[in-house]
Amino acid sequence: MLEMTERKKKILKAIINEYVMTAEPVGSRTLARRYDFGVSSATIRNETADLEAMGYLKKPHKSAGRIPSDKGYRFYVDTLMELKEISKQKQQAIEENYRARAKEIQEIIDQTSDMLSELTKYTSLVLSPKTQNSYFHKLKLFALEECQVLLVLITDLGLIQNKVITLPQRLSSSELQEIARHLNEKLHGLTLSEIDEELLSSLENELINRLNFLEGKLDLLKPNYFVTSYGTDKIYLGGTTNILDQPEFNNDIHKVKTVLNILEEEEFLRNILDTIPYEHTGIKITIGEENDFEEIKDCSIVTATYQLNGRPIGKIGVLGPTRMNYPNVVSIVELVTKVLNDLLADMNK
Amino acid sequence: MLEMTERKKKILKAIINEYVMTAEPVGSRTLARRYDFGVSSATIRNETADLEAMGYLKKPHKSAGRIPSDKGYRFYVDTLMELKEISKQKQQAIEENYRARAKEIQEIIDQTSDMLSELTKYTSLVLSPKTQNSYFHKLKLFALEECQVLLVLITDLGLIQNKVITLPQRLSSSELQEIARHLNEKLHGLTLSEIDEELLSSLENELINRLNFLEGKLDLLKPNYFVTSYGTDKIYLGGTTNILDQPEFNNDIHKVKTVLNILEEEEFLRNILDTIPYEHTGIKITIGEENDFEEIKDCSIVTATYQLNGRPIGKIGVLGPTRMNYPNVVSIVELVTKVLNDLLADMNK
DNA sequence: ATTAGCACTCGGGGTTGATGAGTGCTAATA
DNA sequence: TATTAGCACTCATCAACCCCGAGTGCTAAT
Repeated sequence: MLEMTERKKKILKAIINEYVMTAEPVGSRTLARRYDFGVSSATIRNETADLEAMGYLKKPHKSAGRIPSDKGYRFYVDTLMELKEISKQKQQAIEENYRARAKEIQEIIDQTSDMLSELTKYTSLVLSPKTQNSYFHKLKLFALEECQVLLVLITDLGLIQNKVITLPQRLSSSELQEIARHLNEKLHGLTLSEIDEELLSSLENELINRLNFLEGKLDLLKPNYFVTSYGTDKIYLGGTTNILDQPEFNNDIHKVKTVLNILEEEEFLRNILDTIPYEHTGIKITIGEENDFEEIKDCSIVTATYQLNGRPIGKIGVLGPTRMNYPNVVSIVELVTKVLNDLLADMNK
Repeated sequence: MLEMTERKKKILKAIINEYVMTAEPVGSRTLARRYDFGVSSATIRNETADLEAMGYLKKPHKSAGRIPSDKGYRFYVDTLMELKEISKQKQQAIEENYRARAKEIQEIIDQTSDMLSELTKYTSLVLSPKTQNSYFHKLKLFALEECQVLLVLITDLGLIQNKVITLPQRLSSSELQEIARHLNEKLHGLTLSEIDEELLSSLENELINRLNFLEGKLDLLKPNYFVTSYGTDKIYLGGTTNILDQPEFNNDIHKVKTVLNILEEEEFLRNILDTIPYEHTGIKITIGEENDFEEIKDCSIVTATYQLNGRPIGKIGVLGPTRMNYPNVVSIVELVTKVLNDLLADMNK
């Protein structure tokens, strides 16, 4: 069995470095010339032959240089990679710019996806805050017209829902206030996902006792009303055309089309992000065929979860070619997650 | 001076037909073979030479067939083209599908852009309803917290604005109602763009007289409050990747990138649509270099204005290669505009 | 006015051969 | 025993080249 020596590691790292920069298979001579390993190209040839046998490298065809395999990238990412420190100045510049432009939650998400794609030069994905995980703060009901009521729901994410609902019967202003007061009392401090069927039906019963309602007629108290009607969480995309800069797509319009079409399908993007559990904190990297979707098996994804009040509420990610500048992307995703968390916390004070 | 004979028209039309379908320069022989003009290819050669001299055709290079010039397309569109009648069934199918999926104004716009790009196979642009042109129906103010007020504005486009505003001083519920009542009385039936500085400041004065406000402290009454704070009208895009199907983009990643990047710039799209005045009703076609933007001088745009209550409130458009299937696109844009108008009118009843 | 015929043009596609980067193996070397 | 030099062999790429087909424009005949 072949062993992973220090020299092999150095060579593997160098090969990945080169390949990430040039997108060309890297041969032994170039390597010997450009890096100073203190050995000749012949030795490197022997080493790379070993690395290939071990599955860390592969050849696109006979008599070409080597390129990293998924396993090679995985090893690199897990053990070899050194994160790129982003300078304090740059960090601050980013943070300030971010804060300056993003005031409301919508803008924050927008900004995040723009920033991610701009900084990484890849495509960014941002899943907007999952309202189910936010805390119920206050519900207000206002009479508008005959049977028309404006419902306003405020959670720790801010004003997340206001819509006009139609009641089955006319209610007086004081009746409305009674309903709201009651709901507020019982629901305050829960997350929206904790407001389940059982709880709602018990609330409905209590209300029916106090006011004379027709049972089952108050849609507001139907299961999932608090959850589903907030509109499903949206996915924001940034820098989709950045993939056109990748040399692997040159002269392959078909490949470009496949990927761009995929990116237009929200359902697909959601699936990608859904493969990372919300519980997972920190960065998660998915390399090439490690992801479950045939269409992007030449891509890697770097994702992270962002939080509010200690609860994960959304995800961000960067999608690029397997041949990705991992240290750079990981540093940026980490930084952006941190800033995003701070921003959300501040907004919520 | 050369004259435009009937035969020349027939030939020009045939050339445009062919070129639209094949994207290849069309030569005299192919033409003679495929269409039955009752003359030989030599005659056609003479005619096409004339048409070229008149500026309706051009040659991509010596010894290739002819392709239509912008002027040729213009003539075709203005005089030669016969609109494609869309079958009643298909029309109905489209309309039903449309109505089924689009309930709220947002969804309608979304649907429109999807439908346009799906039906035409080109890229669609939809400018959302211009809130400035909608009618003020009703304003409501609800006290939320200390100094926090929820403002709800309803126009003929529906609920177009509800946001939390912060007042400079605490107001009682009855005072709020007084303000709302007063505004409603004075503003009802106006369009938002008619609510100008003068009107607002006179309102403010009246209110200051009745209640004891600090002058200039009520942001609500600042000029443009009703107009600018509704968020600028958004542009919706559909089928951006459809342009990748156009053979003229094959093997020209760079061209693709230019166009896709352009399409990502909302400002640019807005400019494109802004070149059509709102007053213009019916279809407007802009061919190739007729449009003012270098970046899309190989494209044509077919646009139309949609209306509510007899007022133009938004625009839709289709962007494709100059070599566009005009009859088809124009028919579709006409149909979609009509259905959209009906839909909006229905919603407003 | 129309057509047939012919010389000429040009782009696209296929072939070929040189080039260069690379590998793998073997034998010599430290 | 690990390293290196040297050599034969393999491919991909690219430019040069040629040929073919489709097309035009002109002229002379109908």
